[in-house]
Amino acid sequence: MISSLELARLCGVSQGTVDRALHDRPGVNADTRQRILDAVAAHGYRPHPGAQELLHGRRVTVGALAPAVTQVFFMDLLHELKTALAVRGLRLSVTPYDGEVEFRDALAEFAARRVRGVCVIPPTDRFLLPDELTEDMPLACFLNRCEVRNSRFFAPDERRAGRDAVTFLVSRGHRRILHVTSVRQAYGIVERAAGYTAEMKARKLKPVVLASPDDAALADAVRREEATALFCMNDERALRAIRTLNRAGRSVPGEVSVLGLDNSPTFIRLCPDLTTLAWPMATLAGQAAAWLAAGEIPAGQPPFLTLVERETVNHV
Amino acid sequence: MISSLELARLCGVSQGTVDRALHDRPGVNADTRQRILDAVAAHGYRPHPGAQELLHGRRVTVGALAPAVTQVFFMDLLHELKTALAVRGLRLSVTPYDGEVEFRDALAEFAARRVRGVCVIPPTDRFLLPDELTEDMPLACFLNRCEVRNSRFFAPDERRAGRDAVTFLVSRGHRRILHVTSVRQAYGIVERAAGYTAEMKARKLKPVVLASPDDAALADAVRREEATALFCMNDERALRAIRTLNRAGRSVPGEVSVLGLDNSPTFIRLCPDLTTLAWPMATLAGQAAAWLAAGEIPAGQPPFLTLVERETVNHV
DNA sequence: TTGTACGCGTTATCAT
DNA sequence: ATGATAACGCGTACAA
Repeated sequence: MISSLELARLCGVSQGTVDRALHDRPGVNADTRQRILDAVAAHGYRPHPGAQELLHGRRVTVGALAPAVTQVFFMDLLHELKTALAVRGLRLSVTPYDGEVEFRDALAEFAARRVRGVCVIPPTDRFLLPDELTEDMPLACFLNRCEVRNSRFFAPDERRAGRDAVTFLVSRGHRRILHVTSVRQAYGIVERAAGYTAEMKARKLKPVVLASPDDAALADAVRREEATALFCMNDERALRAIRTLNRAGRSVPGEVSVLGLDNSPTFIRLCPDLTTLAWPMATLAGQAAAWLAAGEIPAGQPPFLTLVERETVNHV
Repeated sequence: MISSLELARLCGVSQGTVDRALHDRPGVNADTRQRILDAVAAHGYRPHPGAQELLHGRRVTVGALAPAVTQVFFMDLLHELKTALAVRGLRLSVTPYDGEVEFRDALAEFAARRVRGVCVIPPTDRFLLPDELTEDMPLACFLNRCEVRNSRFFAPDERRAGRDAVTFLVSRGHRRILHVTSVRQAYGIVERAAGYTAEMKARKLKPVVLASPDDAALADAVRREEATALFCMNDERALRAIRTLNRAGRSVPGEVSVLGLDNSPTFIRLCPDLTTLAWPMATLAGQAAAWLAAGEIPAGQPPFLTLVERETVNHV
């Protein structure tokens, strides 16, 4: 890539003239301007964004950190963020990370690059960071919180999602409802389980939580508890549960109903018949983008998850 | 983030002294050095990578462009690339793109940023680009080719994969084998179908190719052709096919065997029993990293896909 | 209409 | 042992 100085020499003018031509400012001969614009086109010249940012602290890049241990959901969230930021003239640069050390390091790198802000999915909940890191770089957290100032957590009412799941399944006649979750202690995972347990108890039903069960353990539990419905902590778990049940000779939703949570587009393409609670991805991505772009703090209650009825939950 | 000049003022020394302390160069008083290093730690100072790159064209960032219409496979590939590049001291910056216009624009942005090189999954095969764009920026293509100089295509022998799939299924006693593929005209998709068709014909078997069938079309074809095995163009299609068959009351692999293609780790976590042809992701990512980092051109034949036997293909 | 000078942050070199 | 200076590419302010 050619520089503006080289471009100027090429056209036999000074850098200042090139700049005026580039930015459509007055005070440049029509011929000269045309000559410069032709050279720009021929060499595919573009100003160096790094040099621009260096010059007048205009910060247009937002960093993003997503766990390299990929989940479909993360990628859909990043896409949503990218769209929401683009509307506000900001671009997104994604770095995959692997483990807490890389997370901290990648964050420091973003700080060094003076990005506008960062969107992260922290490795664990309540992840501790030094305050000076985010002094001049707002940190938008998803799925897990960071303990550092100048950061905000963008999350729906996850606990209510757990309660809503139970309420919905009960309304379809289910009573023996299992919750399939993960041993991971992410914020949403914990809250969903708490909501499920609270609502089950409130209805005098027996809460049964299965944390990261393997195929055999899940099939066993369904049989032992005579479960008619599974509330899975996310869509991935739900799909695995469906496959486990199918392979154990149980039909879904004929014998056992399955309710997921996420409704991320990529996943649903994979599994188009899944009844699930939709995580309000667009809303939260929009809130984060508005905060990073303009400092707007979201007002009101956190958004809810909404039910998307498809074909994996039966009325019994 | 503090700058090196501010740091110098803070310590009451000049920028030169700060620089010497930072880079462990001789000619700085032990006390002064300590004072500076303490201030560095306290403020979390890091040199501005943009300024460094601007100064002495050291280019350490590799860009990546992946379609925003997310596929699990892409993300796993990016992770593999990131790992392979990190070994060689290069970092990866990912931008999701949406459509051909954004693809071209994001590529131009990378060129303007003077990145070391770019890894891309082009929107279509034989994607045409202006030569000056890649003049000083090697372009590593995956899954689809770009028509532009200074670019290389990193792919396994996809056609052979199609033939190997048939050979394997025939060795398990199958004769009526369907190929489930996509209407998309990506390089690998086309080649796999060609390999399948060629090998079926060579064995006097009837090739049947289903392009992006919906649930009903797939179930119909399996019944009409009395198929005992499905060769799916990738693991996502394979999983969808399994679910379609299950819902139509056909067991996998009891009545119908299913063979996938990819074996990307994220997907297999979702679907741990899938028999599939493993796409040599690590090999190709390593080759691309070696080319971008050191200009090494891969020698020999393109790598093969290797069979990973699990539980979705039966012996009939 | 056009050229020149300055500064963003970093680093290497030269001078003190 | 330390300070001053120049350069990378860009854009603005000011001088010619």
